[in-house]
Amino acid sequence: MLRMSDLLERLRERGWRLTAQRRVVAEVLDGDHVHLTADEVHARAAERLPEISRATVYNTLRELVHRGEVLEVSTDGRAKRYDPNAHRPHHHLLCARCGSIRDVHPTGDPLANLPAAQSFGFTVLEAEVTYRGICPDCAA
Amino acid sequence: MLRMSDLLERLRERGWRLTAQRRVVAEVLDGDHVHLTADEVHARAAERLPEISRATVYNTLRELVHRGEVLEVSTDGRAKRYDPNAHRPHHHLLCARCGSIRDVHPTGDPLANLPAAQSFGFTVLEAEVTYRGICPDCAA
DNA sequence: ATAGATGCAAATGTTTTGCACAGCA
DNA sequence: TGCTGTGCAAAACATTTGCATCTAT
Repeated sequence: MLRMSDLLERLRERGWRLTAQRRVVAEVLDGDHVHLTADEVHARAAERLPEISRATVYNTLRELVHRGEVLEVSTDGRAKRYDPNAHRPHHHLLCARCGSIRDVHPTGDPLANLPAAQSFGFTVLEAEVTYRGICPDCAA
Repeated sequence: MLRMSDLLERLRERGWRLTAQRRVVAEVLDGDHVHLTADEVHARAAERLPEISRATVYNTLRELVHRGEVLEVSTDGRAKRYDPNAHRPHHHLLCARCGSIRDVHPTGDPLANLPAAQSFGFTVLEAEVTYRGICPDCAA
């Protein structure tokens, strides 16, 4: 059963101009626990569409992030990773050794832990928790 | 009353080779709510010691981070910022517009919110919360 | 037809590195 | 004096941008 990814379907509905390049980027990003760097996205996209350029991948990722369809995950100095699981809120578990990432769903709302008195006049919009540790592969 | 910064004092005790360059880097980083980029550290250090090189600043910062004396704070794509307040645990409030940072001390232990069942085999070492919002300056 | 996406290559910004020299312990 | 830090410049990455060309709508 051929099914267009949820991502593509949603984008098409919102009048996103669909091109071959954008299609493969969206396809490459489909799935759970997918956290690729821009360069990895480009490499995988190029397997199916050899002429796709890095610039287009970067542009497309930037736009997907802007539209709230993909999450940009900072990884302590390493290249950013892109997470298609943007529709359900979650946090990240980052391997301090190899940089690999897993999605996690902690209990409780971290925002609730910041007393207003500590906001320094900021309008606080969101809280993101990064758990750091050593992944099973690196521990072995 | 002339007082050597706590940072310098601690480093000297641990046999850190003290040079003019390292001294100004440590001095520039002294204080609360200090979150400078490597380049800002270099600029301020160069005011007092014009011949200091960027490489030395980067090397020094890297070593301070390694020794646990300075915290490296990721800032969503912008240049990393360095936080001398590493001896007391805290989290960060980041302005999504201008990238400025404040230290905050939320209530509760975020680590406690990650059930073991969600650790994916990781040995989880720490949890860091990044609050994102708009700072008073940017809101004005 | 046309607004907008693409590819290429060059520019940008950040951080690291190689190597000869200099300076702290 | 000897190890180690420093400066310089170049390299290494990650990402963005300008511009001519192409294409989905």
